[in-house]
Order: sequence, then C-alpha cells, then structure tokens
Amino acid sequence: MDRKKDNLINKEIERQFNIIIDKAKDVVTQDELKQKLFKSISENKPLKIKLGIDLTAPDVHLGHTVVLNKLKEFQDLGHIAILILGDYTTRVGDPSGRTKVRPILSIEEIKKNAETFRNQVFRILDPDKTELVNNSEWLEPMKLEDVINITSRYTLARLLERNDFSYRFKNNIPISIMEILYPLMQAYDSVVIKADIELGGTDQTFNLLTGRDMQREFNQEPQVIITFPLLVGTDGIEKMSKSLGNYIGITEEKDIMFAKIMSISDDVMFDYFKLISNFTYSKIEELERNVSEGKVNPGDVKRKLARNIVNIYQGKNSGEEAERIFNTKFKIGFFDKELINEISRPFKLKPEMFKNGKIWLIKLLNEVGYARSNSEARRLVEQKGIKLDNDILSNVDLELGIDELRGKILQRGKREYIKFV
RNA sequence: GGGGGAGUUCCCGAGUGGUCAAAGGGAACGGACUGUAAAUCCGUUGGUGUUUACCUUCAGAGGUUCGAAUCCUCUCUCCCCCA
Repeated sequence: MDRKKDNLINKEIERQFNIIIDKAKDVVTQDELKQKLFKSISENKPLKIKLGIDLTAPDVHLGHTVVLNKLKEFQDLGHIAILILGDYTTRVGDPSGRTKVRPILSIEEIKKNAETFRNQVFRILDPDKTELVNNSEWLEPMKLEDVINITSRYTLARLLERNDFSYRFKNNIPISIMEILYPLMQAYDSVVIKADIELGGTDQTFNLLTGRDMQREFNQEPQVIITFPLLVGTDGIEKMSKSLGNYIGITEEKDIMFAKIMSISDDVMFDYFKLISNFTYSKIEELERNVSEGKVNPGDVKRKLARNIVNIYQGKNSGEEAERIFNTKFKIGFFDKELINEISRPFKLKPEMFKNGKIWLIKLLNEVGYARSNSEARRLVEQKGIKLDNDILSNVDLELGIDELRGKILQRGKREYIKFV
C-alpha cells in the first residue's frame, strides 16, 4: 500500500521535475529540487517560486518571456508564483554585467514602469495564482540597524568574486557602495518571502546564489536556483534588453513584431524557436535540418517562427494578418494601394496650411512630421525619399494644391505612409 | 588634505589662434542590393524659401585679439594619483 503511494509520488516528482528543468541552463541543485518537490507533493503544500523583476524599463519583451513562461508552468503545476517588483532595488540598479555605474531612475519613472509591467505581465501569468509584491514594502522601512544586520552577514571578498565587480575594481572603475548593496537587498527578498525556488536569467546567477547564502544566514532552507539562457536581441549579439534597443515587446503592433522577428539573423533564429515558440522540439529539429541541408528557404522558416510568436501574443490569426502587412510594407517594389490605404496614418489637411491654395512641399513635410526642419525636408526630397502615390517628388521648389493631395498617399522612405484626408 | 587631468555637434572622439559648422567612428535617415528592418555599397546628418551668403554651436560667465573650440580669469561638473 505504502509502496504504491511512494510510487505515485515518485512518478509525480519525475513529471514535475522534467517540466521544470526543460530549457533550464543550470539548477542548483537538482537533488535539492527533488527534495523540495517530494515534500511539496507528499505534504500537498505548494512551493513558493520567486521571480524578481527589474523596473528600469516598462515593457515586457520576448526576453522576459522565457522565464515568465516557466513561472506560468509552475503555476499550472499548482505552485505559487511570487513576482517581486523591484521598485526599491531599481533605485539602486543591478550592477550585473555593468562596466560602469548605472544612472539612477526617479521614483516616478519606476512607478510608471511598474504599472505598465503589471498590465503586460498578465498576458502570460495567471493573475489568480500570482502574488505580486513590491520590495519597497520591506526595504523602505528599514533602519540603518537592519541594514547593518544584513550587511554583517556578507563579505567584500565574496562580492569581489563577481566578474563585473572585480573587473571594475582592478581597472579603477568606480563601484558605488550602493551597488554593493544591490545583491544583498535582492537576496534579502528571498528571506522575506521564504522562497523555495528562484528563477532568473544566467546573468543573475550570482544574485540568486547570494539569496541562498542569505537564507542560510537567516536559518532558512536555501532556495533552489534555476537559471535560463538569455534570449539574444534583434542585433544577434547582446542579450535582449530595452536599454540596448534590441528588444521585441510583447505588446508591439503585430506587423512591427513580425518584422522585428524577420530581422533577426539566421544564426539565432533557432534559439528563438527553442526558447519562445510553441513548436515541439522534434519539429524544430526537422526545420533546423532542412535549413542546414538547403532544402528550404531560411526566410520561409523564419516566417513560420514570426507567425507563431505573433499568434501567441496578439491572438489567433494575427500572425497571418501581420505577415500580410509585412509583405506590403517591407517588400520592395510592392505597392498595394488598397492595403497601404488601410495601414497608413491619416492626416487631415487644413485650409490654413495653404497660401493662395498652395503649400510648399518642404513646408508640408514639416507639417506631417516627416522632417523637423526645412533643411531636413530638403535633404529627403533631394535624396528621392519622398513619394506621392508612388511617384517620386524630387523638385525642392514644388508647390501643391489641396486637391492634388486629398485622398493621396505620401510616403517617406520605404515604409512610412500618410494618407491625406 | 595635496597633486594632476578632462568637459566638443545625438553618442564616442580628433582638433591647441584664421583654411572650422568642426576629422574619424557609432547611431540615425535616404538610396542601391538582398529571402530578410541582416550584411555590403553609395549619399546625408546645426539652422534659414535669396544657400560660393547669413545666423547659432565646442560646460557656463567674462576678457585678450582684426579674428577663439583653440589664449587668459573666474564658476560649475566629472575623473585619476598620492596621503
């Protein structure tokens, strides 16, 4: 009888374990994870899964989704997701990977970012199974005495084990004391919420490990840490992040999202497949093989990826819709007036813009926001970057009447359209 | 506390009396090309409807000079070294 029960428990541990470590880069430690699962399953007590969020930028992007999706999987397994918004820690700034001191964000900015983030994150997580907390809740009221209590449990030498700190230290690049506090504050979050497991990107390994140490110092069972590969950004080199401008936000316009995915290099395309798409591993392998054997056009495979991801975040069939817009907007020599008409921004012509019924082209370009000065507008025209209903306008002195404009489409460059109404 | 260095156009950075609206790179924008908003190549990148001109710009305020990003004085900001 007991044997049968044990068997069931072991099976369940195995099942959860496999789901949990899927896509993970590192688990510290696997044995501890199994023990925690055993306890959770046999005592029917859900585990507390911590994920800390930095609020330097508001938007949830595809890079975040790797770990957010994992948190969702934990929720589906019946565990408790604790999302810690680092509204206080962000005032300090995570030094991870930084080679210089970060600029400090104002409290207002952080508040705004938190608001946006909260709205977006529930596109992925189940709001009913998520505990959302701000770490200012416990960090703000601290007294110096409390800070001393925490800092006395850690040493400079241990902090200097970190690459980013030791690099800066050796090269005489400033490290503020504030930054040193960051990993400690972050680690203390784990103590406060009594985390069983903490998730994060591989760049967070040190911070997460500090959480383990800190919990031990406070006589808690140390959390298991699970790190995940960082998704490379659209530049194909750096990790995806807002500050590097190489990110794809999950709430971006579908065609922009589609286009951004199409812009990633072929080398990183399969990282995207593996980390953030809905394709099965066997399907991905097949696609990968086909591409490397030259059987298929990599562009077509990337389109599959783009459609899939857009569908996940923008709703059913949005991928196909996005692709249609993409084709018109970004394919060369493809002027589908009907579709452009649909996607171009309307601009209302006002009579007061016209003098004697005419407007100077250069002036018009300023009015619609295509240029910020006459010089800039003139350059655009001279460089043949301006088209009216697909005809190049190259005369800088051109004057246009209101009837010559109404209903027509003004285009700047390859993919900016305005429809005059 | 003492000594030294730096602040240049969106960013990095060259420029130490006129030839400077200021090299070069990055970024951005336009064009060509491409399966791709990748790569590559070419062009543009303070402003002004009279564009071989004029105006504004080289941390800030004054000054020297026919003439200053460049020299002098003070102020502000940042960094480094020694203690």
